[in-house]
Amino acid sequence: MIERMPPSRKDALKRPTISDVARLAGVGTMTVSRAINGHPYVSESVAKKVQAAIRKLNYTPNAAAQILNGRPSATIGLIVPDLADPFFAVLTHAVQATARQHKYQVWIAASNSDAAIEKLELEQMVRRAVDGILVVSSKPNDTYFKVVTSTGVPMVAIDRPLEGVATDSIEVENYKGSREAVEHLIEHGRKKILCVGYNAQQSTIKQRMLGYREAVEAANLPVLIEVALGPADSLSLGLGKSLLKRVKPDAIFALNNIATLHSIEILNELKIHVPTQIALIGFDDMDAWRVTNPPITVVRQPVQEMGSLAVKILLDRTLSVGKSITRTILPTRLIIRSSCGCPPSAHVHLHVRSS
Amino acid sequence: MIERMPPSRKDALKRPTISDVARLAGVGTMTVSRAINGHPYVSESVAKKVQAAIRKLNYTPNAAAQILNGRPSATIGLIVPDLADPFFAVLTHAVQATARQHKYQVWIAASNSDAAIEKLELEQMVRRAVDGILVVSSKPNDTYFKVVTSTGVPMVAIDRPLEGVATDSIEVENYKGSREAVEHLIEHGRKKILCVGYNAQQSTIKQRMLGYREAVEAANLPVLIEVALGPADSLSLGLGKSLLKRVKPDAIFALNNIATLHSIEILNELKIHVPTQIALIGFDDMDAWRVTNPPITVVRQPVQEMGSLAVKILLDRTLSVGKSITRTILPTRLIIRSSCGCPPSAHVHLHVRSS
DNA sequence: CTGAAAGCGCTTACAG
DNA sequence: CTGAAAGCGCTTACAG
Repeated sequence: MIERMPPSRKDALKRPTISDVARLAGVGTMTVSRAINGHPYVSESVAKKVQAAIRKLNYTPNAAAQILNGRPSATIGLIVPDLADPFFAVLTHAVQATARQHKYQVWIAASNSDAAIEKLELEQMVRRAVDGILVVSSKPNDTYFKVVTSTGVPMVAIDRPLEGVATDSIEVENYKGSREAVEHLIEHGRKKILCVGYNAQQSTIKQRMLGYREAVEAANLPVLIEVALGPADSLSLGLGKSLLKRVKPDAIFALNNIATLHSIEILNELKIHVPTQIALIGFDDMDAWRVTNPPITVVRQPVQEMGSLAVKILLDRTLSVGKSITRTILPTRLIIRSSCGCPPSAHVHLHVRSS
Repeated sequence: MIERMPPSRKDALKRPTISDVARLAGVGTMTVSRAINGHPYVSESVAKKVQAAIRKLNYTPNAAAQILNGRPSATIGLIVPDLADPFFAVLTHAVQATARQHKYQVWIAASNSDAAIEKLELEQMVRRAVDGILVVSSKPNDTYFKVVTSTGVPMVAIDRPLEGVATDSIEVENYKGSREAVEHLIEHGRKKILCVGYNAQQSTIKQRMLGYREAVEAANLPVLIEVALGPADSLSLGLGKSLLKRVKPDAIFALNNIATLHSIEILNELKIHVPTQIALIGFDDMDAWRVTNPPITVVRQPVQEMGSLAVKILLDRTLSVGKSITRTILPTRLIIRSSCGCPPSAHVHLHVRSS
């Protein structure tokens, strides 16, 4: 027995369309459309027949067709440099949670800190008609952002403001947070504080470096900076050398999680004790910093709040294009654990989240 | 001066269409379409005019319209339970990297281990016409997967096979990896090995528990399991009690990263020394386990390979629907550090990735 | 090599 | 309350 395909079909499997539903329910496609979209003016009996047909066919509207008709997609895009960094992972989580409360989906994309990929993701999101884009940009001065704004898709810049385009942005007090951290080390009597990190050209890192520099200079201490221009991986060895041979610091200020991780790694390897021989404070917090020995004192960013606020600002913008651009700067918080030299006991608590 | 809007337009801003390009280039829309898609039979002079118009207008094709015409979207979906878990973060990274090599985009979504969200994400992806879906399912027996397969969108199950639908899957030797880990603890002379974790109902966790159980039973040691049914958060305290009051174990086998984290937290708080008083091995690796004191011995999954292979299998499936279903089971590896009782010195290396 | 016609699946006015 | 017509932006045959 030979199976015969309808000639116009290319695939055996196909999603049911609104016409299929209409036919099965014995009504016109318009009625189905109205029933789906909760339009009034549909008699109850008809609505029920339509619902039954929809369920029977497992019908879901074709998003492409809806979008082509100008309907919002109820989707926002989120572009982050690196999902493996806990900061962005938590940010993403918060964005998603907040978006869901507003019945929006989030299309997440990672750029790997690569401007070309970032541009591609942006382009895809525009082509796919997301209603707005949240972006932690790896290249805030990319001209492509202008193209995006010209299409009318609203953007909100998180962590790093965009240059050359007027968009809402959410930042953190990178300068102040760093300055406080370094001052804390100074209060502990540290005299040779080394600042280490990566991606020196990035705006947040620049601000953190500045915070370090001004704190140290204000105390008449030497400025000791070892920050790689590019992304992580290569500093480890260089840092090891700096520590031992050149600088012999009595404290380290690490500019982000990876820098903190690498610092601890080297210190362990060289059997340098923290905090007695070298104190350590890192920018950015993560779970594991609670369980290292000693636990790491950090500058914590209000990640959840950043993500959640970003969504709200973006959705607001979606509704009212005309409103003036906002710039939000959130405070950081110094979380004292014991790598800075503070006594450990006071800070060991068992936190059980109750949500 | 009153600005007049073209009456048919709803928004001031709008993306240029293929007609705009055609008009500007002085050709028909078909010619533009052909030029864009690299079709032959377009005279070079015309092609150039079209390209110029495209660039001038910053034209990009409307994805919705293309999809409606049945063109593949060059996008695959990826659904994971939780992006904040390093395992999934790295998996996601690998998926993306491999997809990019094949010119595919990845639409990432997190389900928060919530079946309802997972279903919603699946539905969205189908509605949005992704070419295939990679899923780490939080509810592998969800009937909705049948709906997805009925639409013809191929799926590949990662980490946890789907029940009731025939899809390719990639798993890991959870049983064997766990059994080896526990046997390693036994070789160290440990007699009271406690197995802790969360999500007891999940297939991978079940297999890991089984590996633990059979290793312990084979050695005539007591079976000591403290595994919560639901997700993390609540066990910490319970575990603390178990340790001290009830069980007094001399080793812990933690079933995943969170369980390992919580274990260390409790042990630190109770000032129980690892590995002398209690040895510890965790399932799943992450960067921070290298820098804790002591560094944590773990069962490592080949995360990169899982992600990369999953993409290849999925894209393969995209091309040839008929091929028979594959099931791939990848080996784990016991990474010896020192929390298990092994001497530390031999394993301290400085790894500098050269990529 | 190039274009007018028809249609992808839906929805927005427009008529009943 | 309901449906036939026209169109969203593109592409697949069909004619030149």
